[in-house]
Amino acid sequence: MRILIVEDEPHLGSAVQERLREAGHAVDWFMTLADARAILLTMNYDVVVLDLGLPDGSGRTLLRELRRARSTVAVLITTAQDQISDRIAGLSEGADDYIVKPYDLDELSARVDAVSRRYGGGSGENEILLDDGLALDLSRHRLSRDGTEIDLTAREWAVIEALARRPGAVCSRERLEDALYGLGEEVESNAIEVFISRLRKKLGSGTIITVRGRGYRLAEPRA
Amino acid sequence: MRILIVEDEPHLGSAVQERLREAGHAVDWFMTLADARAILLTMNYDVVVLDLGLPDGSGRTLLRELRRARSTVAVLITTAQDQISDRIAGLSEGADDYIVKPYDLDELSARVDAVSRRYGGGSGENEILLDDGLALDLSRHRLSRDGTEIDLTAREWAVIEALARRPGAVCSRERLEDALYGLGEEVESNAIEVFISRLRKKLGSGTIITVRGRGYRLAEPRA
DNA sequence: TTCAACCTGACAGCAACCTGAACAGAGCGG
DNA sequence: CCGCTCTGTTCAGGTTGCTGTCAGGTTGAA
Repeated sequence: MRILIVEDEPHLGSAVQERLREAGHAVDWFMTLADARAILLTMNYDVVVLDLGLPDGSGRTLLRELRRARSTVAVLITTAQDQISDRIAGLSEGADDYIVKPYDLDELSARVDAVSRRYGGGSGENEILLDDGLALDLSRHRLSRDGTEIDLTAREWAVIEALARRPGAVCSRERLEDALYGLGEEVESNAIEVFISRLRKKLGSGTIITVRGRGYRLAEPRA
Repeated sequence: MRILIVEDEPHLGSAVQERLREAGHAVDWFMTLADARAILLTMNYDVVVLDLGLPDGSGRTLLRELRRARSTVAVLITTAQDQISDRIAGLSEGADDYIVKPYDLDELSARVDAVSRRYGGGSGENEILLDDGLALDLSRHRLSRDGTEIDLTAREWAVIEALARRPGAVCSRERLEDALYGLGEEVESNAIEVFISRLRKKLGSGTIITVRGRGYRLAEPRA
C-alpha cells in the first residue's frame, strides 16, 4: 500500500514512516503542503496521513483541494487535542477518520489499514475468497486455506494486498512496485516477479494469473 | 488508435510514447509545432496530446488552427501548474480535456482513452454489442461472450477497437495499419489479415465481415 | 479460366516472464 | 563473538507467448 505522510514534526514523522514501513507499506514523508501537493500529482496514494498544523498552511486546505479535484484517496487527519473544531470541520470536508496527538503508533497503523479498506479503490470487504479454499482476511492480516493458516512475509503480504484491492482487476507491475517501494527505495531487478513466484509456491500456481504485458490479477473462486 | 504527441521534453515524451504503445496504440511523437503541423496534414489522428509550452510557439496556436480547419480530432492539453489561464483558454478554444504536469502515466492513458471515445468518429457508447452474444466494453478493455471473458492480445484489441470505432462501417486495411503502426514501425506483410484471422478464431467466423477490395466491418447483432 | 485479393497454418525472433540459487544484512541465541 | 535463520534483493538461464513473415490454399469478380 502506498502511503503519504504530511507531518512537520521530524521525530514524529520519521517514527510513523518507520512503523508503517515495517508493516510492509511504501511510505513517503513530506513536511510541507507544497511538497505534498506536488507529489500528489504524480503518484497515486492509497492513504494520506495529514497533519492539520503545517508551516505553510492548514492541511484542511489540501483536503479541500483533493476533494474538489474528485480525488477518492483515503485521508486520515492527525491533530492536537485543542483543535477540536478543526477536526470536525475536517471530517465534514471529506476526511475519513481522525486521530488525536499524541497517538500510539499501533493505533495509527490500525486506523490507516481501516480507512484504506473503506474508501477509494478498496473493495470494502474484509474477507476475500480466492480460488481453491483460500481466504484472505485483510483486517486481521491472515491468509488461510481450508482453515489452516499460511504465513507470509511483509513483502509477500504487500503484494497480495495490492492485488486484492480490486479483485479480478489486472494490477500492473509498476503499480505493485509503487505499493512496495517508496521514494528513494526503488529497486532495479525483477523483485516483483520473485515475490509472485514465492507466493505461487505457497498458495498454488493457479491463484495469481499473469496477464502478459499488463500485469497480474487474482483468480476468482469458481462459482 | 493513432495518437500524436507534441511535447518538447525528451524524457517525458519518450515515456508517454512508450506507455501508450504498450497499450497497443500507434504513437508518433514530435517536439515542435512545425513538425506537428506538417504531420497533421498527411495523417489522420484519433487523439493529439498537446503541450502548451513549446520552443516554437504555444500549442494553443495549433489548437486554433485545427479547429478553424474544422478538424474534429480529440485534443488533450498538458500544461504546467502555473499556466491556469492558458488551460482555461485552451478548453474554450476546443480542447477536450487537460491534464496538469507532472502527471501520472496511467492517468494520462485513461484520459486519452476517454477523450477518444467522446469525440470525432467515436460512437460515444462504452459497451458495444456485436453478434452472437459478444459484448465489447471499450472503457474497461474487456470482451465477453454470454458473460465469459475472452482474452485478447494488445494487437488484437487494437484491431477490434478500430473496427468498433464506427460499428457497421467498413474500415480499410490501410486505416487499420495506421491504427497499429506508428511512423518507423510500418510492416510489409499481411499482418492485418493474420490478426483478423486470429480474431475470428477467438470470436467466431461471423463477427468480422470481409468487404472485398474495401476492408472489414463488424457484424451487427441480429435484431 | 484467370487474376487479384484474401485466408490460415507454420515458424522463427524476441521480449516478457519464471524460478532456482547465491548473497548481504538484521536479529537472535548461545 | 560466532553461527544460525529469516528476509529481501540480485543474477542467470530457461520457458512461454506475442508478433511479423511467408507459403500455399481458397474465394470471388470479370
